[in-house]
Amino acid sequence: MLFSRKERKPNGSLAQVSSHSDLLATKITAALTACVDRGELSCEIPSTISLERPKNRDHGDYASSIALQVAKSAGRAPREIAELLKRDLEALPEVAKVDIAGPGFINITLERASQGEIVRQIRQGGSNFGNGTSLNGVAVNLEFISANPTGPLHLGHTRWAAVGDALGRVLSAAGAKVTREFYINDRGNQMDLFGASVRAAAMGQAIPEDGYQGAYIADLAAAVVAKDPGILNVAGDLQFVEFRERAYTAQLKSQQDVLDEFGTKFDVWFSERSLHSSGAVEHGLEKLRSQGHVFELDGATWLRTTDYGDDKDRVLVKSGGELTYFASDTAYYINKRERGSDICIYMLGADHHGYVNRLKAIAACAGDDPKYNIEILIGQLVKIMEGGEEVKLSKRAGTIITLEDLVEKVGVDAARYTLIRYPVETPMVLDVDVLKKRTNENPVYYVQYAHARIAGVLRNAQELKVPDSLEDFDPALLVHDRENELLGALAEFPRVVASAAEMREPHRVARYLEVLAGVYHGFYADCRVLPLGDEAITATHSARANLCAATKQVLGNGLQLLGVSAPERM
RNA sequence: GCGCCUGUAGCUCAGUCGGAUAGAGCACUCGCCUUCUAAGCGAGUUGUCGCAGGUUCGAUUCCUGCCAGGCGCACCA
Repeated sequence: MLFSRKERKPNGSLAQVSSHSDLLATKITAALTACVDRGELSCEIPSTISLERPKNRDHGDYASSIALQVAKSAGRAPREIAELLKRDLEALPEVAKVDIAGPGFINITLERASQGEIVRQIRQGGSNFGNGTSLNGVAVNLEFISANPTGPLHLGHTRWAAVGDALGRVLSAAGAKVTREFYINDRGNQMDLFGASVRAAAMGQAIPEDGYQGAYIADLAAAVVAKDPGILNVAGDLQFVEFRERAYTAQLKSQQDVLDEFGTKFDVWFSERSLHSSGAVEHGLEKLRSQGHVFELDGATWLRTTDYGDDKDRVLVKSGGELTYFASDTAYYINKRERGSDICIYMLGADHHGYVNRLKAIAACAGDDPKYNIEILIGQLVKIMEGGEEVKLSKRAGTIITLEDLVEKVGVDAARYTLIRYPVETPMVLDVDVLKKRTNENPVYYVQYAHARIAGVLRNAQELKVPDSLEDFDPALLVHDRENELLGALAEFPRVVASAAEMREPHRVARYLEVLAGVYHGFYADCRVLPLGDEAITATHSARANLCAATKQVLGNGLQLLGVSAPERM
C-alpha cells in the first residue's frame, strides 16, 4: 500500500521536441500569462497544458480544455477565458483557425503547410527522430528475467525478455544511459539440487526428491558426460560439484544463446556468487549497519524493513551463520547504485509481487529515496491457448512452454510484438493459432505490411524517377484530408516515445504504430502517390513520396524500439 | 485474515493530465484489385465501462465500500 505502483506518477515534463503540440502548449501558457499580466484575468497558471488530438475531426487538429481547468481559480466562465486565449492563438502564423466549442474547449486548426513541415523534421532526424531528452543524464539499471540457471526460460520469462528489452530501448531513446542486467541466481540450495539431479540422471539413478525432473535434465547430463566422459569416474562430493558446475555453465550458455536469438541483449550478466566472492555482501551489510537499520534477534541478523512499509522484518544472516537470499538482494542493490545507477528498475513476475515492499525498503534502509531510486514493475502471468484450449502449464507433467518453443511456433517478430503490445499489468492470453496467421488478427503483420508497402512505393518512385528528396518537397501541396491526418499522426511519435519511457510502458509504441499503419493504409487507398501511365511527374508526386518516406522512417523507428524487424518486402 | 493485479462489445483487448458522441481487431452483413503490395480500403451492426456511494462544471479514469477471478504473504531460493 505504502509503495503501490500507481504512486509513481510521471512528472509531466515530456521531452522537448519541436512539434506543434509543444509549440501550442508553450503558446497557450504564454497567452494565459499575458492575459494575467494585462489584468484581464487572475488565475493560477498550470504547469502542464492539456492538449490532445481530438478523436472527432470536427474539433480541429488540436484541442485544449485549459479554459475549463482554470475557470475555477479565475472565477470566470470558461468560454470567456477561451475567448481571451483565442485572440492570441489566432495571431500565430501556424494557426489557421481557433474555435470555441461546448463548455469552453479550444479547438485549433493548423495551417496545412505548417503541418507538412513535420516531414522535413522526420527525414532530417532519420533514425534519431522520436528520440528525446527527458532522461538525459539519468543512469538506469534495468534488471529483467533473472532466471535461475537450472532450466530453460519459460513463458513468464519470455514476456520480460520482450518487454524488458523494448523498455530498455525506449528509455535509451528518451536519453537515459541504460544498463541491461541479468541476475544469475547461481548460489544456494537450488544449485545443489540441480547438480544432484543432473548427476543422478547421468548415473542412471533416481532423481532426488524435490529435484529437477524435466527431460532437459537428462539432456544436460548427456551433454556433460559427452564432453568429458571421465566425470563418471570421479569420486564422491567432487563429482557432484563437477556435475553442478558443468551443467550450470551449459544451461547458462543455452539461456544466453536463446535470448541472443530472440534479439534480447544484456550488458551485464551478474552472478550472485560474485557478490559473495567480491566482498560486496559484507560491504552491503556494513552500509546498512551504518544507516542504523540492522539489529540482532534470536541469534540472527535482521534488517528493520518495517521502518519503511514492509509487513515484517527480514533476516540477513540466519542464526546458523548462513547468509540469506535477501542478503544478496540488499548487496546487489547497493552494488548497482555504487556502480553509478540512479534508478534501479526491477521487472518481476506477479508471483513475486510480495517482494515489492521489501525491495523498496532496502533502498530506504540504504539511505536512498524509494520513490526515485528504485522501481518495481510487476508483470502478470501469461496464459497460452492452442487449438482453442488453454495449455495447462505444469513442470511435473512436462508441459512447460519455453521461449524456444514459442519462437519455433510463431517466429521472433510475432512473439515479441504480441508480448509487448499489452500493458504488463494485464494478464494476457496468447493464442498460438492467431499468432501463426498472417492477417489483421495478428497486428505485427499489419504494421510490418505498411512498412513493406511503402518500401515498394519508394522503389517504384526511384524507377519512375519521381524526385523524392527533401529539396523536392513542398509541404503546401499536402492538402488532402488523408494527408493531413497522416501528418498529424506522424507528429505524435516523439510524444508517444517520451510517454512510453516516462510511464515505463513500451506497449504504447506498439499501439501507436498500429494507428499509424492504419492511417497510412487509408492515405494509400485515397491518394495516388506515383504518376499513372505516361502522366507527367508533378510536385505533388514528390510531396507524397516525401510523405511516404517520412512514414516509413517513423514505422521503422518504432519497430526498432520494439526489437521487431521492419521488412522491405513481404 | 492482510496485500497486489484484473473486471470495458459475443471473443481478445486499448482508452494519455479526469473532457466533447467510450474505441480497435476478430466474428457477422455488404461493397472495392485491366495501375504504386487486397497481408489492404470503405459502409453497417454490437455496451448496465463488475455493483453501490463520494469528490466536481464534468468520472471508464480519482477516493471509499462491496462482489468476482488471478497471485502472494519463510531464519526457501
